[in-house]
Amino acid sequence: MELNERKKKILEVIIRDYINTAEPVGSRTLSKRCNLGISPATIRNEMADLEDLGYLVQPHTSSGRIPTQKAYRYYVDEIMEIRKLEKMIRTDIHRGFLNTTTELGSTMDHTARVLSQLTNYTAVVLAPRVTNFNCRNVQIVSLIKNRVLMVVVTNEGMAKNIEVSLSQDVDNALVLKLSNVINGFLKNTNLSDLSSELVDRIQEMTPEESKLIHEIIPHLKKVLLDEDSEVHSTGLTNLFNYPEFSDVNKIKQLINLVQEKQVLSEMMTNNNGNQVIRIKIGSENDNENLKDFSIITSTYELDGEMMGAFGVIGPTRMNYDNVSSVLNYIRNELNLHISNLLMK
Amino acid sequence: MELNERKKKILEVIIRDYINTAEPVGSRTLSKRCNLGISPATIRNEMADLEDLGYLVQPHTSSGRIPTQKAYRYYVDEIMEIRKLEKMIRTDIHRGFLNTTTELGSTMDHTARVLSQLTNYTAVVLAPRVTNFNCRNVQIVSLIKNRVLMVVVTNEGMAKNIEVSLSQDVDNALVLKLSNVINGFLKNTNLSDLSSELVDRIQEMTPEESKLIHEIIPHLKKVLLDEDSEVHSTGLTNLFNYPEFSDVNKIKQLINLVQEKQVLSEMMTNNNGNQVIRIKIGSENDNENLKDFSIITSTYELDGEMMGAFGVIGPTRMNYDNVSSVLNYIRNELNLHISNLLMK
DNA sequence: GTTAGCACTCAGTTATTGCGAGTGCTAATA
DNA sequence: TATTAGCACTCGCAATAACTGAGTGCTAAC
Repeated sequence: MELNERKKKILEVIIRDYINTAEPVGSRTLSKRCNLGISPATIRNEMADLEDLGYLVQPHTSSGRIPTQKAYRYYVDEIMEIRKLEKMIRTDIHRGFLNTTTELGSTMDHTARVLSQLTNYTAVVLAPRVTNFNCRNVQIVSLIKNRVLMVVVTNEGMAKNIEVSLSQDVDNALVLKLSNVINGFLKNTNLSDLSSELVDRIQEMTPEESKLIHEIIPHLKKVLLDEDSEVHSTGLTNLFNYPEFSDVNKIKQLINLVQEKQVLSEMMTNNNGNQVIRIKIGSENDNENLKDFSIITSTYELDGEMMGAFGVIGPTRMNYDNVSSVLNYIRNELNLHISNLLMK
Repeated sequence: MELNERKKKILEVIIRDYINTAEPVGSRTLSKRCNLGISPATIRNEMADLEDLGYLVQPHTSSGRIPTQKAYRYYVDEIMEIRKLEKMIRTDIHRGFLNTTTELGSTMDHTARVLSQLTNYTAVVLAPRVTNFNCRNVQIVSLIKNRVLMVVVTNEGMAKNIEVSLSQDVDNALVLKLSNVINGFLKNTNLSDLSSELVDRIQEMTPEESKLIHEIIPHLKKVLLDEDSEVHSTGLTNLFNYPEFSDVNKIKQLINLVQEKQVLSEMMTNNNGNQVIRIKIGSENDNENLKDFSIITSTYELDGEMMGAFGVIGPTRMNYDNVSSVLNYIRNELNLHISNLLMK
C-alpha cells in the first residue's frame, strides 16, 4: 500500500489544492502546480493508478479528481506535519489568554472564540466536569422562604451552583444544620458517586433533616450530571461560507449537531488511542450527523489528569495541518492557563 | 383610508391564505375561497383598488398578489383578534409549567421551548435582570487560594454568582471581613447603582481590605451588567422549514441576530406604547437585521413591576393571531409561575 | 355594479445547443 | 521502459429557445 515518492507528491498536491479550492483537480493544472517537470499525460497515468488504489475519485467521467476519505487519512498519517505557529500568532494567542477573566467559563468561551477565528471552522470546548472531582465542601445560601442555593466546591476550586426549592421554609439555623449534614457525606467523596444510599449511612439526622436531604439529592444529581452547561461552541456561521454548505439541509444537520451538547460531549471525550491530536475523518465518526464532517480534537490536563477537551468541526476537506498545529499550541496554552486557575 | 366591508374581507382572506401558503394569491382561487359569491373579475377590480391603496403588490405583472407590510399592520390592528386557546392546549401548558424545576433559568428555558413548539417560530425569553433589584446580601465562598465566589442575592430571592481572582490568597477570616464590608455598602442598594464612589464612602476599611474591594468591584459590575446570560432562545431551526429561508444568506442573518444577545435584549425591552402584546412588522423594527422579520413580544411581571420579556421571531408572513394568542396565555402562566418562584 | 370573454404578460420548466475542461488511449520519442 | 504529444471522446454547465399556465387588465354585455 506504500506509495512511491512521486505518487505521494502528486497526491499531496491534489489534496492541498482541493482543500483550498473545493474544485476537482485536473492533470493540466496539477502539472503546472506541482513543479515535478512531468507532463499532464504522465500525471494522468499516475492519477489513474491513485484512483485504482482508492485515493481519488472523479465526480463524473470528464472531470478532475477529488481526494477520498482514504486520501485524507493517508495525508494526515503520512504526509502532513504539525507546524510550530508563527511567532506573532503565538504571542497573540498567549496575550489573549492572559487577558481572560479569572472565571473558568469565560476562559472556555475565549478558547472557543480563538479556535474558530484561527481555523475558520466551528470550535467546541468542553469545560472540566465537576463530577470528575472530589468535593471539598458545600455551602448553602438561603435565597427566600423555601428556596436555597447550594454551592458545591471541589478540591481544585471549581464551583457549581444548584438552586433548590424545599417543601418548607428555611431559616439560618436550618441552613446550618443542612449544611453540616450535606458536608458530612459529600466531603472528599467523588461527585459522581452521589447516591441516596450514601445518605442513608448518615445516622445522626432528625426526620425533618432526612426529608429535606432526600428532596435535595435528586436536584444535586441532576445538575451535577448535566453535561450541557460544560459545552461551549462558536463559529457556527464560519462553515456557511464554504461551498459544501450552500445546502440548507446540511446547515440544519450541522445546527442540530451543535445543539445536541450531550452527543458532542461524548464524542469529544471518548479517546481511543491516547494521541494528543485526534483526527476523525468523515465516516470515521460514530455519530450519524458527523459522517459528512471531519473533527479534530485534543484535551487539556491538570497534573497529568484529563480535564476537558476541545476541537474543531469542519468539512472533510479540512485544512488538517493548520488545525492540528493550532490545536497543538492552544493545548499548551490551555494547560498553562488552567493550572494557574485551578489547583490540585 | 377606511376599507369597506368587502375589501376588508378580501384583504383578510388574501392575508390568511398567503400566511398559510407563501404563494401569491390569484383572483380565481380567492373567488372560490372567500365565499362572497362574487366572480374573479370583480375580485380583480377590488384587488386593483387594494393595490392602489398600498395593501397589496404583485411580485410580477402576471402573478397573484401578496400582502404588503401595510396590509399586515392593518390586519393586526383592525382584523385579527386574540383568541382564547383551546382548553386542551391550555391545560398542557399549565401542567408543563408546574413540572418545571424550581430554578429560574430552567423556567426560562422551558418557556422558550413551549413558545417555539406552539408557534413553530423562533422563541426568545429574557430572564429578569438582577440589576433591576435591590441587594439583600452577598455571600462569599472561598474557592481556592486567591479565588472566591461571590453570591449576590436580591430581596426577591434571585441569585447571581461571580468568580473573582484576587491579588492575594484568602482565608476564612478575610472572607468574613470582605463579606461584612461588601454587605455594608451593597445591602438594600439597587444593583445597577454599583459604583466605586459608593465604596469610598465606607470608612472603616484597612488598606488591605480597600485594595481587595477595589479589585472586586469591576468584576462585580461586569457580571451584573452582563445581559447575555439572561437571554434564552430556541427553535432556530423551525424557521428553516419556511420557504423564505431557503436562502443561506437569510439563515446567516438570522443566526447572527440570535447570537447578538445584547441587541435582542434591548429590542425586546424597549416598550413604547405599553401594550400587552407588541407587534413589530418588518421594517418597523429598528434593527437592520430584523427588517425582513416580524417579532411579537410581551412581558411578565411581579407585583405589577416588569421583570422580563419574551417573544417570537418569524417571517413577516407570520401567523399573527395564533402567536398573539399563545403569547397572551403564556404571559398569564409566567406571571403566575414567577410569583410563586420569587417574592417581593 | 357585476361578469364573461379575450388578448396579453411573464416566471418557470423543458429541450437544444455549444463550450471547455478533462479524460483514456495510442503511437511516437528519449 | 518510462514519458509524452496528439486526438477522439465524455459530460457538466451555461446560454438560448420554445412551451406552459396561472394570472392579469380591458372591454363589452348583462
